[in-house]
Amino acid sequence: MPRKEKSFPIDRLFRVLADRTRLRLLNLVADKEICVCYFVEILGSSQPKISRHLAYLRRAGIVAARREGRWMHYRLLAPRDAVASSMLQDTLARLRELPDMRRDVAKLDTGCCAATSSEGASTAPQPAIVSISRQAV
Amino acid sequence: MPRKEKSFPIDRLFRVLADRTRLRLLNLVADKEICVCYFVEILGSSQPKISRHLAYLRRAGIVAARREGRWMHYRLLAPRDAVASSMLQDTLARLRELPDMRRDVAKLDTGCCAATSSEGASTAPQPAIVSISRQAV
DNA sequence: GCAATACATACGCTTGTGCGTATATATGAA
DNA sequence: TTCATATATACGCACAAGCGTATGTATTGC
Repeated sequence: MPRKEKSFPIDRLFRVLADRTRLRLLNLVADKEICVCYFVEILGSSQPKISRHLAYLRRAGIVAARREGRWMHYRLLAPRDAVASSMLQDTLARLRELPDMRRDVAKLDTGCCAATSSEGASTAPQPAIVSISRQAV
Repeated sequence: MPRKEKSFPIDRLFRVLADRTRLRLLNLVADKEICVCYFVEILGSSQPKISRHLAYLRRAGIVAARREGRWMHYRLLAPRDAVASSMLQDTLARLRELPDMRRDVAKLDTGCCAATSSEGASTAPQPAIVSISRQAV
């Protein structure tokens, strides 16, 4: 059964995108599933701030969360609405052109909170490359 | 001399786009220079509301106004910022896919306030097809 | 000048948004 | 159970946004 069959008015999508923090988060999850601690470290914002924006994106149906032990992993989700989905893809492509956004991704590749783990690998949340999921219809 | 050399943060562009009224206005001026009275008639909103949103778009450097007698004509203006400009073009292209937006344009073609003019043609503001202007550097 | 038209702006109000701070919840470890 | 870690949410505040209504301004015609 579909979770929320609400349509996605295009102006609502733009409201979602109308915040620099959210744009940076979206740019980061664009091709990888990412742990919250990464977002916090890379953006350099407070944890509640990041968490609130992630909740916003979740409610908008643009990202999905998956728990893994203590960590929460976020991934991109294509909105059911076709135009909104295309618009989002356009946006993510354009974001990649911006220096700030590239810088964020670069930081991600150098590794952050995962690198601080001194013990075995399975304890640290590794970002995983994922294909963009379609929302359950 | 350049008018305003401010950069155009991408989140600001999205704030501009995060309103249905403004999206409808932008969709209408996308390929024609249009008179305010047309906007008012087609959107069915109050004149001050339309005017305020047009002022918003003007301040954002996305549209430009030209006075012709009693009438004000608005036309699209490409933001100086390259990414913002591309983003805007993407958006306008996507908007054309939406039924509501098509409907607005259709109304425009049937003619509105101009059709009420009983006298000579030069009195009535005719929408003009224009190529998208680059902002003065 | 005066009136009418076309549009812009000011004012006051309500609602939404983003944030810091504090606190709650969930999981794993001891 | 108790504590620490990772994340989410609640609360209160400051500020921005959108709107209706009223008024201001520019232009034309008489």
